[in-house]
Amino acid sequence: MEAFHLLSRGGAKFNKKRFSKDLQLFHSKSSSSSSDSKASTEKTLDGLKTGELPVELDFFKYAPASGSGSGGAGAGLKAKSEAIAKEQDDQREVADRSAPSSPTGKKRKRDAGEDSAPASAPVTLRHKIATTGSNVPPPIERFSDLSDRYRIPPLLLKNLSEHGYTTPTGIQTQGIPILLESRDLAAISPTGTGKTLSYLFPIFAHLSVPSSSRTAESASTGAGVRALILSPTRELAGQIYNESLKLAQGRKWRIVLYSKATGATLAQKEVRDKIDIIISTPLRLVSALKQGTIELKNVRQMVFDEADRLLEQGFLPQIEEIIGACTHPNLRKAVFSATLPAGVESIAKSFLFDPIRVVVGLKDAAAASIKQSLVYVGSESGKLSTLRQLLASSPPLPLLVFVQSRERAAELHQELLYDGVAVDVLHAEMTAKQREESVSRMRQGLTWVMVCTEVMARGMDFGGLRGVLNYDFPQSVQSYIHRIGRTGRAGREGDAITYFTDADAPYLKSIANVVHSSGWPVPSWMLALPKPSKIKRRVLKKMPVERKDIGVVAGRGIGKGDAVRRRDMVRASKRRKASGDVPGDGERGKDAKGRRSEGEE
DNA sequence: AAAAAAC
Repeated sequence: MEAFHLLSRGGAKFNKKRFSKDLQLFHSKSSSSSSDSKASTEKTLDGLKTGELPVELDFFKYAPASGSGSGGAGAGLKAKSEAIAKEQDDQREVADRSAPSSPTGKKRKRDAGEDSAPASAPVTLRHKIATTGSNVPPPIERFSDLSDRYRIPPLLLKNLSEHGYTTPTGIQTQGIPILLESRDLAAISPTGTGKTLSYLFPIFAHLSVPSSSRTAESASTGAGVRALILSPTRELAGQIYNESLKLAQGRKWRIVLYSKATGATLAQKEVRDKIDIIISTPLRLVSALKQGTIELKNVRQMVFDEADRLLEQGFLPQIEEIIGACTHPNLRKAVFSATLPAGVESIAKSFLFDPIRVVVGLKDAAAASIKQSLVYVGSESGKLSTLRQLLASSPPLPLLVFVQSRERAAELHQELLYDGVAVDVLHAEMTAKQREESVSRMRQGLTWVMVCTEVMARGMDFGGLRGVLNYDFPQSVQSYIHRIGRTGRAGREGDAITYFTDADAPYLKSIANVVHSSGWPVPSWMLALPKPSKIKRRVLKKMPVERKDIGVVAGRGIGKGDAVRRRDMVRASKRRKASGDVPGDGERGKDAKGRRSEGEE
């Protein structure tokens, strides 16, 4: 109720300049790299290798489906960390999931997800699939149905089952046939429901014979790249690449994860012409086009992952340039995302030909398996202490913490480092190498808390991730849905906590609506808030994560001691891992049903 | 509506 009064006044005012000195102390001092971490990312950099799966690929994925991070009260973070691994092993019954912040004890709705209809119901009903468009091919029931209807290389189905893909998800049942029939597609399916596989499988099925081993009989496919996948971030591109390697096992398809390094490797046309698939971020590809080091004339399949992001202002000109370079008459395009605002969808429709639109579940909805809660923290200064309390009690670990800017990510990372948390950071100001290592440490289970910016909000799949914290309030409903969608993937449970302050009032209502419509309790006054109008949003960018004037630990630089401490922390974390107490341990390789999860968007 | 990300 106190919150309501504060909120109805329209939020507190902040003096940004006041904190600029503190900010300078923090600025660009964050070094996330650790000499101890062995990032085995070289493989993914060399796109020309048809190589093996990175060792770490499946380490962190597929944690148990049941249970939460809540347990013994008052336990410190380290004790907690150790307890959690054990918990995950024998946890079958769902523990008390009411977090300290949970507004009420109301039971969650479980009918918003897939598979709520009886098993005998048609697939479209079971998965809540709605399609529009002409001549929509019927969905499949099982992956094996595909070979009855289409010519599928048997190797592909073998690779599917060998990587644990047993039953197609909703988007896969409908999306795969559509793409196999070479139709354009706009696919909207919640986070963690296997969108990546939905487009990768048809790409490989169409490729059939690798460019490098083409015979006269199959030479009609022409020379050069035949499939192109675009992603808004490097990390997601890398993840898609890793997923594609799963399907590519046993055949010499050449898949290129486009980077500066690969650009140089591809100087000769003969090398380039043997590429089958390119996975890239837009700008990287555009610069290659400008340098004339890549041709896209032979591309017949094009996928826009996180399409609504790719079609935002900043990316759009690059996207247009890339589409312009794909001149093959049989070019088919597909856009995929968990969210597709109407305005962006109409842009997509403008370059799709007679598209089929598939919506799984409700459009712009959060995944049903994520527990969502909104936590009032008063003002900016309340965030850090609330987070410290969370970390000291029963945090959902591993945890991804979203902040609004790179500066704030670096600061919060430092703060938590001082607290002795196995924390890491990822934002776009870091070098490519630092970013790779940060992701790698996360996948290896060396990191319990990753502080990050929006760069990690979409597509990333840390299968074992138990929680997402919106330390800074998300700037849009789409951002919220994608951020919290980093957890609760493939039907597993996840915890999403969102801090809000008085200053977040203008957009609280729209996020509260998402929480509410997902079946989670929300105070009625939140839903009754006025629509976001012209109330000015606070600029968080330069706001230090903690105000100096309220004491505790304010801005400090990094000293030698801190570096040592960091190394020790990683070592300790490794020891825990070695003794089997850390996520990333092989024991977590499967979920409660012993089944593996599907790929991702 | 706005920062972040894309090189």
